[in-house]
Amino acid sequence: MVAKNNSQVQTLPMKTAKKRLTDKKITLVDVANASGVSAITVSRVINQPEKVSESLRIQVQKAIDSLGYIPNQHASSLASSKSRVIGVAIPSLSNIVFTEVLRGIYEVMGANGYKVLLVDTHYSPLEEEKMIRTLLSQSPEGLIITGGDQTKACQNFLNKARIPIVQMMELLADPIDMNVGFAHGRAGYDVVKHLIGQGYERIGFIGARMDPRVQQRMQGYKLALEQVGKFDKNFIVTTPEPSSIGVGGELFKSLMASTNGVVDAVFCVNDDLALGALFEAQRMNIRVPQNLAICGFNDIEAAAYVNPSLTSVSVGRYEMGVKAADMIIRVLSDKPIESKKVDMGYEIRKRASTSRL
Amino acid sequence: MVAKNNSQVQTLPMKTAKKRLTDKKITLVDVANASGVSAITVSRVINQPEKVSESLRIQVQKAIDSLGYIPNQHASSLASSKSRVIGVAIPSLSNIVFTEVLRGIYEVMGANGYKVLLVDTHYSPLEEEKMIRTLLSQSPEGLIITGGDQTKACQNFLNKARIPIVQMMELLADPIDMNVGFAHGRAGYDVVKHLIGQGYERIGFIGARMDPRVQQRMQGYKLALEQVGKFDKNFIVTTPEPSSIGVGGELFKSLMASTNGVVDAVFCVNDDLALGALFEAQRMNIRVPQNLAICGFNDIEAAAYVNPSLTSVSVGRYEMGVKAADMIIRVLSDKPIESKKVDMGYEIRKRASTSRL
DNA sequence: TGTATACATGATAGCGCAACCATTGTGCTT
DNA sequence: AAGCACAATGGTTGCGCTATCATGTATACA
Repeated sequence: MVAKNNSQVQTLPMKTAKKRLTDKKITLVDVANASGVSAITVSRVINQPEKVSESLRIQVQKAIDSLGYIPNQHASSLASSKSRVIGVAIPSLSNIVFTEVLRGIYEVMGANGYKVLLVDTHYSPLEEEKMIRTLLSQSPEGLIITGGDQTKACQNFLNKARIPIVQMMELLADPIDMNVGFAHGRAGYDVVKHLIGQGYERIGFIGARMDPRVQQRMQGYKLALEQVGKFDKNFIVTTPEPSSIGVGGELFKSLMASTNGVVDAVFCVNDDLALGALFEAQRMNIRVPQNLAICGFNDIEAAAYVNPSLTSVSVGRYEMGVKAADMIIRVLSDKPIESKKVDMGYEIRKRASTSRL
Repeated sequence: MVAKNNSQVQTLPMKTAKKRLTDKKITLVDVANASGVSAITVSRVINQPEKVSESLRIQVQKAIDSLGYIPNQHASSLASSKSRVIGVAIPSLSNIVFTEVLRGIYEVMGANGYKVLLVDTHYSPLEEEKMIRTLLSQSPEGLIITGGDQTKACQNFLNKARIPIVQMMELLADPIDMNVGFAHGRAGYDVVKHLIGQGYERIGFIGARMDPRVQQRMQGYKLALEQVGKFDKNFIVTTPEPSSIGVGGELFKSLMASTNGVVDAVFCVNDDLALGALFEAQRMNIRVPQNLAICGFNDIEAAAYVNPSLTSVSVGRYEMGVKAADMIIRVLSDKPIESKKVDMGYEIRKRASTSRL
């Protein structure tokens, strides 16, 4: 048997025998040996270069480059309990809303030297719980998650985690830690007010997937109509399946069919549905906005360019991501944050599709 | 001074004093103590439960649950040199093309117990190099990256990495390891052939961002037109800025202006540009497809629903992500793969916007 | 009855790195 | 000339986990 205190040769047996050669991973110690310094100095060159004299620094850096040394983050994280990882949980990768928020998060996190570990919860609190477990096992230094409908168990983890957490997308009554979002209910309410203001009277609602935020928009819609005595539950058409342009068209057709076409305006909970409704209306030769108003939500780029242009609710998605990330970063670097709760607001972009006046 | 061989109390001084209590992280050893077994047995319960008797397993699991134990992946990875992480590098988060590929990757990786560490290279090989360094420092077990224009240094890393690597999106002459994609050049060529077949004669080209894949499509366009003696470089309008519907409209206007409107067909390198061109054409009262054909690329959902429906090139993005992930998984689990190079193909969806016949 | 064979569990030794503290050397003050 | 502060470097230890090997125990077979 080979003596086990020999750190160079060590375990040549079996496994290594098959495929070694240049195989052996380069470690801090290899770099230290190559450059004639101690391991800790190499570590400093990488993490706190200002603490090392220039001559040594250059010397070590040369060794790093020539050996192609890449630090092992797992060892580093274990030793320092700093992972430089931020966990992010979103309900869907295929929804442009979240990918734009993500862009904001990546921008800020990247600039601050943090990696992002992203998980997709598929709109399921149970899956979210599992995913957040996964995130936590990576000892993230912060967490950005979506909405407030976590499971009990999940909330427990999160409270124990003792790291900054941002719940984003919607405004929460009782956030776990920090919160960035906007008032979906009020936005829905305002949309309907706008439609009423334009003289539309029988306002339908089209919704898909029906996640908590979409539900809130629907409540706003309902409230606004009830206030003027014009709520009719038959004007609501929803489906649990994901949103898409195709689904928007289908729901629109079914709304028109079930109401015998008396509806003169439609509030779609997102722009995909709205575009679907609009394209379908065009095919049905319904004139928008003369005979039918269509309003979307999110204000994706197409809304401004389609003919007629589509009224929608603009929300700063990228900015929300930036804000969420920024709050985490500030907490991690002991900088003050103005508030634990941030309302990003929204703005109704009034365009041709709802302008009858 | 406190004796240092006491692992329970150990360092009460300073730091801990401020905020401990429930603070102390739960480790494998805590679970082991709580359930009266050794640490390694707890490890087995988590990683190879079939190796532990049922009674012990239940007993340990109970302790895990009641303590809310979450394993430390860094320690695990360090000890086992298995990270269960796959690195993914894409050029842009805001491009639907990549987010759909991502969806496929996440689906497969999630199902196989792998986490995905995602980085955004912003279409820059230099940034890509930096990002891939970051990925490698996490000791990923596999890597999925975009295209083939890595820097020399980056290729060096990758070759040294000794992990399965898939380069995706385009077909490469000399891939680093594995490759999944389709022939962009041929797709561009086929699009032009289709337009010619429909009787269009002066075919323009609109491109944005001009990444390598877009360039290949343009080469295909050029080749097809040269073959019939109808190539005119003045029919090409491009911009380095990112694609968008707005940019599509602008480029279309400028194409029409610079050619005095003689162009009777436009090949747009993606559907955003094509939609922009289409909406702009509508505003200019140009009849599509009678007086102008418009063809896009990628076949996003809107293409099929817009009026007139938009001809586009359909590529299995989700499927490409699935394929790439699957190849990695297969290699990691020593299953055979049919081939290191996979051509996903594409299909021209001929729709109203190019159908004059 | 003894020995081979599996199976279940435990003890020990690192994985690669950074925290912590110790040591050395340099220049400065008085 | 002695003392001190501080900057630059190194030695040791342990982060939390798993690979490896060792040990114990039950079952099988001759």
